[in-house]
Amino acid sequence: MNHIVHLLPERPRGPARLPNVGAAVDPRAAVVELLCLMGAPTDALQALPPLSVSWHRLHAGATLHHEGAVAEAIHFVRAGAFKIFRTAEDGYEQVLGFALRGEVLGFEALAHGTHPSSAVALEESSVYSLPLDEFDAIGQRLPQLNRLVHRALSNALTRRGELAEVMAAVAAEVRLARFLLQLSRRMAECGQSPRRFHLRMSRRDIASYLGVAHETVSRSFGALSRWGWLHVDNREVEILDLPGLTHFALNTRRAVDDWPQAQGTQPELRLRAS
Amino acid sequence: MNHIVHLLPERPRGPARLPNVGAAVDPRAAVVELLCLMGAPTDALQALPPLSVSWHRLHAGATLHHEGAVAEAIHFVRAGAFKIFRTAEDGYEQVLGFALRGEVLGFEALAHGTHPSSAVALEESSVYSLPLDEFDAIGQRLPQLNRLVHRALSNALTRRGELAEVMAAVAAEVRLARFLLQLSRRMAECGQSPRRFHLRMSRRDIASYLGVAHETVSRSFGALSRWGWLHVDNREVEILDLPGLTHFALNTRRAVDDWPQAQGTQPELRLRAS
DNA sequence: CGGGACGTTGACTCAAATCAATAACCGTGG
DNA sequence: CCACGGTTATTGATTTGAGTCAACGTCCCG
Repeated sequence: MNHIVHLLPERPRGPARLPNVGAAVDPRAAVVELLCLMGAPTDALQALPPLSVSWHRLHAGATLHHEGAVAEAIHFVRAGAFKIFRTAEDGYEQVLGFALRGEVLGFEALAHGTHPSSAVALEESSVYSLPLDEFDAIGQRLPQLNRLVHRALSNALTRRGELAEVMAAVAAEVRLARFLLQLSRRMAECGQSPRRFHLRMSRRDIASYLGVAHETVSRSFGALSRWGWLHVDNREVEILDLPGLTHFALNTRRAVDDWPQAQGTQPELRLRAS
Repeated sequence: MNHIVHLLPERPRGPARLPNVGAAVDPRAAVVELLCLMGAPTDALQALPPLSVSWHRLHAGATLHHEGAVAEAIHFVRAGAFKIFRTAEDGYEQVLGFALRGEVLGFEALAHGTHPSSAVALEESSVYSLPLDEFDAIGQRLPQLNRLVHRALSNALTRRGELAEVMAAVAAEVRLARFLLQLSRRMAECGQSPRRFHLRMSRRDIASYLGVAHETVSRSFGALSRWGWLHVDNREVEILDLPGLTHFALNTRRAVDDWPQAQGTQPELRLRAS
């Protein structure tokens, strides 16, 4: 019933004012920006590569690529946020991760030629797109850029592993804590505040990512704030005690062994405290 | 008793005579073999690239790279099997995946220069190693090889996502089923039988990968075989009803809604039957 | 032959899934 | 502007599957 949401704001969208797809208005500017985005050293910006970088704008809910679609380009997030997910045969939507500024999208498709996952924008977003053939040619033409791409991919791989890090925890509150810390870290990398940020995804998306029921996400948010680690107002999150939350997030197993001490901060309420 | 069977038919074997680390005995042969391993088209084998490919042998339990170690090379599994895992601060060992023949190892290190995870051999194994500087130079020298590398990486990314596929299921039996199906598929890709295979990893490793207690893995094996989907003897697995198991594995949620029908095959025992 | 890792099985407890109902939120249109 | 439907978020009551503890059988290596 709610899946439909994702289907509605399809591609064509933009009623014609702003171009959703720009064929590199100023090619040089786009290339420079893309290189900066990928963390290129300043000296690499001297020799501007002859790349045909284009960019796309996507409204909240718009799909960058569908699961199963043939791959045509690799994307780099320039602004906004995306969720990456797979839809199982039974309709269950498994969120694999969230992509923020500077991250790669659509790379997985290289292996089989089609996208194994979908990517939709969670808010007004834009991406740089590199056509696949361009991408293949990069290596020979620009060794440095190739290295940058590899770094981005390496990052993508690591980030996919973060999902495991989250799921490894047994307690739902710990899962949520780890997720928030991951977000916090990445927000910091984007130059944003690691303490205070806005969640761009719904509770359902978070729940899917964490591997728990969405009600449990709500309860866990409640628990974490009751614990005193953070403050939540709808999608607005403020981490009050970063070290404390970090320490709490270490508890992989249900163990209550070593964190009664941490709980000293908020002694009254414990796990399932009435 | 039967594990040995699979360990025996190893390549050269030789306990201490053969070097564990060979600096490319016959460089050309090694390069050719590596390219084949990566699925290079035959015509690509004509122009043999000037790569210094070395190979390593590892005994069961030997570590290919430790978590936190500085990265020196990228590896490709030539024979055997590896488990990739991270050790949390609290000592909990989270298995991120298993690498089989033809897969990349150690690539994640590119981003930060150090390995974010460990890799240890689960049996007598060997890998091809590409020093990092060699690897960087690949792009310019061999566009085709570069493409192969990208495909391997794309695969690695997809495979890391399979962990999520497994964890997405709520019922432990379904998780195990999905894991076994993943293995089955990959065995087939390696040219092995998808119906009958030998688990190279311990129940603990499986448990960690599935995100459940190791006792639960035992129980789930019991359940699946009682259901009639497969037959288990220690680490020997035979899938009796592949389509049935596949259908069973679809049940992401605890839902009993639609698979009473499937249960018709083995009506006596159901979830918590008896 | 004995010690230690591995694997299985049972009993008990509890955290999370599930079902259900209510409350805040948002864009839409009257 | 506010009233409306749909979606999203919270909270409660109930049930149960899986974690945990523990004991036992098995296999493997020295």
